[in-house]
Amino acid sequence: MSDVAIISVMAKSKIPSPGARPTIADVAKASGLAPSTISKALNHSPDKCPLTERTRLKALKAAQEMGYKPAWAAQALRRQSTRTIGLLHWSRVPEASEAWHDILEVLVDLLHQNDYDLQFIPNSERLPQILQQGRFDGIVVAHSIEPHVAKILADLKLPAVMLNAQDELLNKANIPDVTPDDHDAALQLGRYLIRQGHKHIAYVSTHPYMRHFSYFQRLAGTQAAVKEAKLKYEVRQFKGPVGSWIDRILTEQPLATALVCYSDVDALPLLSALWQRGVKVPEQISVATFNDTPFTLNAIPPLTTMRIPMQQMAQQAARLLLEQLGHADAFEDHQPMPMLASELIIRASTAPPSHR
Amino acid sequence: MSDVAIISVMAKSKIPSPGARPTIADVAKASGLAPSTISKALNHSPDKCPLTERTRLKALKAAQEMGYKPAWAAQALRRQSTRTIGLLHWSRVPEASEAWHDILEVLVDLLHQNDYDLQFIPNSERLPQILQQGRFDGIVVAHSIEPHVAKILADLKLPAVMLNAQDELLNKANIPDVTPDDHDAALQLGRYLIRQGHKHIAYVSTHPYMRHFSYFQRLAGTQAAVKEAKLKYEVRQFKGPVGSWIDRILTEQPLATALVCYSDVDALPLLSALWQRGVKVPEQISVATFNDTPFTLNAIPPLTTMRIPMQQMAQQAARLLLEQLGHADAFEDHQPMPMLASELIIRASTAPPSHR
DNA sequence: CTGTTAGCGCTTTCAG
DNA sequence: CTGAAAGCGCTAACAG
Repeated sequence: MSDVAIISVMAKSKIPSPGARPTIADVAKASGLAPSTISKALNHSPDKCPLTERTRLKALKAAQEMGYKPAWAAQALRRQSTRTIGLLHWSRVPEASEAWHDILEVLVDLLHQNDYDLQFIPNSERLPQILQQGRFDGIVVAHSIEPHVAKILADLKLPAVMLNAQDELLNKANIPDVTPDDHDAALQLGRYLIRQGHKHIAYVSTHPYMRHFSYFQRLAGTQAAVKEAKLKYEVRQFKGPVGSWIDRILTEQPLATALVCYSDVDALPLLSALWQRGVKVPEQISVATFNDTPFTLNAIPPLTTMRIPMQQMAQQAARLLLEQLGHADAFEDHQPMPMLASELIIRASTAPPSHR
Repeated sequence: MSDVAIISVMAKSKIPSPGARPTIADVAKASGLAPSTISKALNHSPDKCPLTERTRLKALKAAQEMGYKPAWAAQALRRQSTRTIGLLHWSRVPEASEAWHDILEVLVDLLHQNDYDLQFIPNSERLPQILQQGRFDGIVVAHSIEPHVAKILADLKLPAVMLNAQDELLNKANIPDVTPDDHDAALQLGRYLIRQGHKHIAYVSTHPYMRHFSYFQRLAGTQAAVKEAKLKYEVRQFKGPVGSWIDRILTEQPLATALVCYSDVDALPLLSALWQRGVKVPEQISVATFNDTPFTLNAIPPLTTMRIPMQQMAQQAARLLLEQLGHADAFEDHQPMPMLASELIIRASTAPPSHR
């Protein structure tokens, strides 16, 4: 009997091989405590830990000394929760602009405060699989989502939020979205251009297949400004590679005197094409766009643009997600903030039209 | 006895709650097979599966029908491997340029071919923790790494590779790096400018704390070109916000006739500052940079630049990582390819200096 | 207050 | 060729 016991103990006490990470059992053994005690010390805040301060510190010290870090897969399996939020973005790589930096800064911080990590999930054929494996406790959909991915996400019934994205199917599945008032932003921009005396505004994008809701809302807002001013013309749309329409814009009567460009990165090839043709901005044609990023600031000439309250949107998104994850209290003290309006930033790319 | 057995069976046969994902046990029960059989069917390629074709298909069909997807945490725990590669990048958000798109495309594809997924790990205070939890089978360090993170990574003894990054500590830990020949690229660029007749070249960056090895190698390469041509001057360096040095560059004698700018995104504020001051590029001063991205193509004027073979570097990095992960065979047929040289792309931003 | 025990969902021996 | 059983590392319920 005692022999058996000894053998059993021996068998269990495998010395952790030098390279391998120590397990909670190793820490327990080293400290003379039980694994569950170590676990408690590690997982409860000092104030509501069901351990003696002495034991708690002893456990913590042992863990610290051995460089113990909980194995993530084991925790996830046991807790049935990965404490990780996945960030879905349209392409393999997050797009250059779209004020990514501002958004991420806020998102990561707020999630960390509630003990969640964030990871980017590059778009790929394997995205469906990845989503269905239970790797994420929640999802942030950034900017847009493909229909077949939306379908999967809807079926998953995972906490999720759309940030600057919209999708009917996901809305039906009670996944909230946070979107800027693009219509209003474009309306403001249109009003400003009309105040400047522009009689003909065109709406352009260098992206061939843009189906983002912002694209349409910014178009509609521009049209609304024209209508409001009782100007009698249709806002013409030009999209696709800039070379495919730029010459038409510069010759088709009545000549457009101002171009509203769908987005900041889109505007760079536009400015380049105008420059190549010797068309002066803003003397011969005004150009304005959306997103107040370094790209608009450093453009030649610096671009008049609408600043979208991206950080605030990110904050709101984090809140909506955390609420679904059961951290409603995380925001208890804050009032549900009204969405900030977009702000017009006037730079050198717009001016009253020349009267020729 | 038989009562006990029945109760035990009853207790185990919990019907999977409608929302919850089915487990392998559910699939087993539904198909009348054992969990291990389902597992085998799912995890072995058709040819070397130790099951009857009939059983295999039966298992697969049942899994398919119930929409079964293996729980990722359970697989990871059991296999002691997450089949996930983490991508470390310097800032929270991958930087705008640096040819990210090209790199990621290649990296994701090659990893997928070997059954690995890739996830971005945003930089944050929690990065050390995240790395130490065993969430990743391997790490790709992109562009640069902070010393304290390097220390952790080195201690981890995790398969890893540095892509366009260098770190002494990690090199000591036998972590390979893939870097372009920036010195040669800058040398080529410098030679071209000198051939154009430029007698005074300055090296500039709008980034205040740039410590990337490329920064120094491109500087050194530029200096080497000057030296090689037996021109008797030091290449002056200007760095930090463009406003802090641009006026000096335009007045300090001898006047620089060409600027080599550290990187594509850096060049945009530079061009803007020159434009603001009415300095014509290339008539009054030439500007050249590195990375053949849309930013250099759409700049005003379009920028002469060195194309860095990023895709090839990514391929090499994937290979070095997969080899460490024990997939040496994945590349068996390919020869170890020599690194492609950088390529000079001449655009409108450079011209022979005016003789004033 | 601490330790023992069970089991999260899966894969991999090992028996049959 | 298939099934039963063990156990990856952890935490939560329960006993002592």
